[in-house]
Amino acid sequence: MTDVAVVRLPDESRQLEELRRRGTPRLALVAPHAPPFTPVDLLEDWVRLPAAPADVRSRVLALAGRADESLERRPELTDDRLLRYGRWWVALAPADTRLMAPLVDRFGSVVGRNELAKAGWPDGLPSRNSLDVQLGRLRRRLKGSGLTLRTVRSRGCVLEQGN
Amino acid sequence: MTDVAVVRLPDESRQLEELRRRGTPRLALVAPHAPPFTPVDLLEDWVRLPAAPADVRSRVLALAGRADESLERRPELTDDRLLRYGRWWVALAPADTRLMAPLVDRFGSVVGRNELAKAGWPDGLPSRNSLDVQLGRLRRRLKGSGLTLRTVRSRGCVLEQGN
DNA sequence: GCACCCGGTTCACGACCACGAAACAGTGGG
DNA sequence: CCCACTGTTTCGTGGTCGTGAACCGGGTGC
Repeated sequence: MTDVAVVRLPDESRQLEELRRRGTPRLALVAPHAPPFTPVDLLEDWVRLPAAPADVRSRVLALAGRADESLERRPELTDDRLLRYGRWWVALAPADTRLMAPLVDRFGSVVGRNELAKAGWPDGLPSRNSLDVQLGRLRRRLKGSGLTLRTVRSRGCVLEQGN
Repeated sequence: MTDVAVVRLPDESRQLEELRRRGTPRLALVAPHAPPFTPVDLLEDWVRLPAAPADVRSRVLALAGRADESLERRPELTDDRLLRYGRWWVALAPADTRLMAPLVDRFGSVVGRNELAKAGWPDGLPSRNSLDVQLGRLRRRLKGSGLTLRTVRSRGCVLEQGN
């Protein structure tokens, strides 16, 4: 099960920023006289101090559950060449769609370069680095989607969750 | 903005059941010695009593915000050629209405160009880009509606929420 | 340590095409 | 007559995709 970070506010607001950036689920323990807290996303919750340990535990568990749910999301490639991920989506160019197909298909595991090349250009690569260039363009499209295209040196690529 | 119901636990658990069934966003005020609460969905939150009014208000607002986000409003096309979306509306010209019909019908997913052409001009397109022109005019009408007509290159259009 | 290469990333360019906006004209109804 | 509606053209803009080249970090051989 996913870990949930616990920070005290307002003392540890720097840590909170960092956790938000990394998308870690987080619980804020808010000092007695600090102003009420406003969560920025669904992976964030808060309690007013003093709080019973059982209450804190309960909220941590709830957050962990939510995080696990959101991990189960898989991207989907529609026949309209739309790449959907949660409520986010982009329209992909034809070449990007062909490239993306095996990556979505085997979401989370490595897809070899030769396989990618085959998928993108069934008649052979038009140029030496056209695969790399196209992968770069694909990466740019995924900005802000919550998806990342990581390369595994001399192996291939992985499509996975993350920024 | 959506209303949020507030119930006291464990006294009002029957009301809570009812609210859950209806999908109303709800905040539980949990009595000092009652066991911690476990929300069943994202439209539910809780606070341990005693709680500062400001804290309760903050959670109510957060819930209301979530509810609005998850709220799926759909546009509607009346038979007197009015396009309604929430409390906003416009009168559409006949051609715009024909074009809009399939877009409203399949709100949120892609409608192909040929299908749009068929819907707008059953006897065939009068000119090469009359579809594009008409789509542009349609777009202009949607200004300020909270609806957007996004184009998916060389595929078609999506009518969706957003500006 | 050094040169070198390999795998990968990023840029810029150019050709092509889809689409968008504006402008203009004909038409028909109030 | 005026105005909304609609067809038509033209031009600009921006997406697409191949291509060449610079660049960069990590090995590897010397």
